[in-house]
This record gives sequence, C-alpha cells and structure tokens, in this order.
Amino acid sequence: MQLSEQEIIRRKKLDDLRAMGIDPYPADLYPVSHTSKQLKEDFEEGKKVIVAGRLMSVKVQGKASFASLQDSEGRIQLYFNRDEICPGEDKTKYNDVFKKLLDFGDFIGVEGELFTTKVGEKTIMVKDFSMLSKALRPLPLPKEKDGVIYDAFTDPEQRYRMRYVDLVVNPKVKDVFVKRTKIMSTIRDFYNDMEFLEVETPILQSIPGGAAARPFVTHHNALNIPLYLRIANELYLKRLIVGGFDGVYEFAKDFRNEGMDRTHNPEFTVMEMYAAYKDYNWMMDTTEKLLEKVAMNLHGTSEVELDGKIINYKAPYKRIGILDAIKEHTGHDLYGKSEDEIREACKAEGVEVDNTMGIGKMIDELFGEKCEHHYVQPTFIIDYPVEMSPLTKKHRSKPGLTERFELLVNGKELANAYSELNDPIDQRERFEDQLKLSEKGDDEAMFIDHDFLRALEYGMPPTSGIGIGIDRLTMFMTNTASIQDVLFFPQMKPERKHVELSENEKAIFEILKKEKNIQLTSLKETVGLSNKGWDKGIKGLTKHGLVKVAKVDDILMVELQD
RNA sequence: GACUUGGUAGCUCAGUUGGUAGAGCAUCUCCCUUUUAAGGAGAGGGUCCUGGGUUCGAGCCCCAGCCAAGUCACCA
Repeated sequence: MQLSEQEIIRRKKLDDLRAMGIDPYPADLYPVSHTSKQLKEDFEEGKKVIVAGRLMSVKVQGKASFASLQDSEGRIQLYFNRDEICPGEDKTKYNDVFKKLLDFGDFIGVEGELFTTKVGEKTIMVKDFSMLSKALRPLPLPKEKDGVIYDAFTDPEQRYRMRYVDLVVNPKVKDVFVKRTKIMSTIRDFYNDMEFLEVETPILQSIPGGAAARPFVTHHNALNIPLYLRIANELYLKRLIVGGFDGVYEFAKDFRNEGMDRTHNPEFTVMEMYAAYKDYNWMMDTTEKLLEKVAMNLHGTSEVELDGKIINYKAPYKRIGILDAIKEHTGHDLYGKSEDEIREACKAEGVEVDNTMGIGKMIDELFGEKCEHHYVQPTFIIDYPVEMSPLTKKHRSKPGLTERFELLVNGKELANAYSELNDPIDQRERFEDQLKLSEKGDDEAMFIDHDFLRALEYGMPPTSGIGIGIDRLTMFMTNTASIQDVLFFPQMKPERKHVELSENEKAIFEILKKEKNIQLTSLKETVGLSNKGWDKGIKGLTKHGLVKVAKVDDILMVELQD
C-alpha cells in the first residue's frame, strides 16, 4: 500500500504512543458527562466536566495551547496549559503526547473545568486528557471567517463516496439528515395519532406490482425462482385493508432499475398510506394538514424557501382538474374529446406525439410540457384519465376520468393518491389492458397479480391511498437541489482498483529479473516499448522501489532491488 | 444514451507558444502561557485520472478509455 507522508507520520506516532505505554485504541468505556451543546447552554464557571470528541484544530503557543473538540452536537474550545496537565517535573504529557503525538481528527477524552477566556469564549481548562482513537488519515480542514468558508471539502464525488468525511467536516450536511429523520417522525406521529398502524411488507416480491417501472431481478436459490425487488408496496398494503385494518402505512424502500440523475436514485423511500372508508377528497384534506404540520415542526412556520422561492404549505391547497389545467394554459378543452382530436390539440401546442400514444399518455405529455411548471405553490391536480391509472376507481360523476390526484410543489410531483379501485372485475380488466401494453413491448406495463385479484374478490372496503416521496419531500423541506444530498449513501459506480504493476512495468521487470544489472540503453532497446511507455514503466518501477537507476562513469545502469 | 465542463500535493486551486510542476492551508523541525481562518523562521511532500500517439522534450497537443458534475433525452 502506498502511503502519503502524512499517513506514514501518523502510523509512526501510533508506534510512539504504544512505546510510551499509551493504547491508541483503548477498550474502556469513557465516562462522558456532557456534550459541547450542553456545556454552552448550562455554562457554569468552574464546573468540572468530562467530554469526548474529535480534535479539530490546535493552536500551540509555547507552554499553552488552544484546541477545539468536535462532538455530535458541535464544538467546544479546549485550553491546554502545560503546568495544569503536568503539575510535576515530568512534562512529557504536554510536550510530547499533546504537542507531537496528537493530530487533527483523533478522538480524545478531556477532563477539566469550565472558564471563559479573555476574548469571551466558553472554554474547558484541561486537567487531563486521554487518547480514545487515533486517526491515520488527515481530514480536510475547512476554515470559516465571517461566513466565508476556506478550503471547503466540496468535490461531490468525494463527498458522496466518503460521506463519513463529509459529515465530519461539513456541519450543514448533518443538519439535512437530522431534518430528514424529523420529517419521517412527524409523519409517523401524525398517522399514529389517527390510530393507523405502521407495518412492514415484502421487499422481495415474486410479482413486482403497484407501479409502472422496471424492476431489479434477483434469484432465490432454495426456491429456484426469480424474485424482484419491489417497485411499490401498494398491493400488499391493500391486502391488509382487505384483512380488516382501517389504516396502515409503511415507509418503504423501493427499487427501480432506471436512469439516475439529480432527482432519481435506484433505491428511494416512499411513504404509502391506505385508509378504509375514505375517498380522495378526504385524502387531500388530510395530506395538506400533514404537510403543514411537517413544515411547522421543521421550521416553525408554514413558509419554506425552495429554489429561491417561498413555498407556503399552509392548508388548504388549490385543487384543479388536469383537463381544466390544460384548458387554462392552452385553451384546449379536451373533456370528452376523441383520441384524434386530442392528438390534433397536442400538435397545435407543439407537443410531440405519435400514433402509439393513447389518450392518457397524450394528456400526460400535454400537461407535463404546458402546465406542470406553473404550479409552484402546493396544488392538487385531480381527476386523471382512466388510461393512466390502472389501480384507480372511476370518477363518480365524470366519465373517462378517475378519482386521482397528484400534489405538485415547485412544478414537481410530491405525492400521488387516489380512491382505490375495489371492483375486482374492473381491476382484472385494467390489468389485462396492461398486459396488452406489455405485449406491444412496453416493458413497464404491470404484471397481473392473481393473488391480489383474489384478495379483492373477498371484498375491500372503499379505500383511499397515497404515496409520498420522502426523498423529494426532504429536498423540498431543506431547499436541496439534488437527491444525492438527502441520501447518506447515494448510488455511485464502484471505485476502480489500481493494478499493482502495469503491463509495461511487468515487461521491463521480467527482463530485469534475468539480467539483475543492465545498462539502461540496452534494457530500453530489449524491451522495445515506445518512449513514453518506457518512461512511465521505468519510473513506475523506481517508485515502487523494485529497481534503481544509477550513474556509473557517465553510464546509466539499472539494478534490481531486493 | 447525447452534449458540455472538469480530474494537478492531505484540502482548495493556479499552471503562459509544448521547455526543470507552483501557491495558501495542512504536515515536519525550532521559538512563543488567554488565541479567534491564517504568530515567526526553516524544511519536506506529486501515478499532473489511465493507456497509447506526436515530439529532442507533453500537466499542456492528438486518439481511446475511466470517473464525476451539469444540461437534454428516456423514465415517475
């Protein structure tokens, strides 16, 4: 393994510590009494405290030093005074252990007393300290002054691949994830207060249902069958409604084998909730209250900044039919119109359509291109065409439409919900329509789930269900532009490992192994590599310490090293 | 999948027509007892993403590839 200078130095310090009888990775519990935040909130001059964390900066000033310690809650300043730490004649703990053997990033524990410095900073006067864990790699060290951050650790690739480093040095990153958890616990509390039950349903499914998407496939050895990672949990939650629960919800990791970009990750989280004896109107009332509460709990106000705009989550939200929205923004009234008429309207608006597209698909396209971006404030788009909604109940009064809504915020979908289709015969027909799409080559059309149909045949009460994208909700609530910034470990291509020796290096090395010691020019000729290939190869070998180039009487010789 | 931009020290980034690889912080050595990103002096540290090509000579030019970000397409 090739180590940088700083890594070699830190490993040597590890040995030095051990030689002094100090275990750099002790096993004992460390009796922490306070966090940095508690110390600052309940500050009391002279109070004895024990804290632990990472050493993040050290400023040595001869016989006294200032340092800062970072724990889970923030930072606290430490004051190390030589004669406080080493009251006797032996000053090695300050001079050697503290000043020479500790590094940024090391975990230490500190015992001391609180005091305030001349400059007014709350500080711990260190009486004694313990090594808790030595860091062998140097952390990036961003510094801040007047809100300007210097040397920030910003490279997205490194931040996502090494989230642990990102979390240590970029405090705002931690904040987003704390908020994410708070969003989820707010939703959980909200539904629990309604006496709904949080449940878990299968992630490995033999029929991936509940959405139109391409699944990941895996294989179960004992059963010798393919299994799919779920693309949704809808059909399982509805089975539970059939079974007699009045309200169930699940925070589900779903998996879709599709493209990745700043709003799509192959695995993502959706909260799905189903409530018996309800319809989509009730669901809209409930959802706007829920989101208002999420915003209030997070920010103390219903107004949240997003993308330079202020989004107000205060209920109620505007509700508008998808066809009314199209009429408003394009002037075309498509209600009750034929497929050909709708196709003409699309062409008139410059929306690309072809003959394979049905009514549902064309309306979706038209809405997506001409209307969606207008809905910045939370808006329920309702009553979608039946062709786009195979699991949704037909509209009670508007033929050809369904009782479905999507919630748009900042022109993007945040939630999708409907009055659930509970007519088993209608559901079977809708699935069969999907099968026809699949036979036409649509690899996202739904499979027929016969067990789900059987469940419906036993009877499902009228039900309304919703899916809320938790990743997207977190992005909206924390003003984050990329899904990768709300996932701890976004999917990345695996890092490529370096080959030990390159082909060129091997070729040179093979010849050298026979010769042991050879004139550089003749070795170069024997190998027969290009100039650059030769240069890279021989330099690589030298760097690895395998060969040595030496000048003897103005002749360059290459020697094999042991 | 297409296009654009980028990959140089632990971190952030310069690098001129192609001519000995640089800065700040970090690291190491020495001095300094209340400092607020950066006290003083000195030193070390590089697979310039990878592989090929052109050239006397490539971080820079050409070809191929890898990785990432962004835009678009596809997709919820």
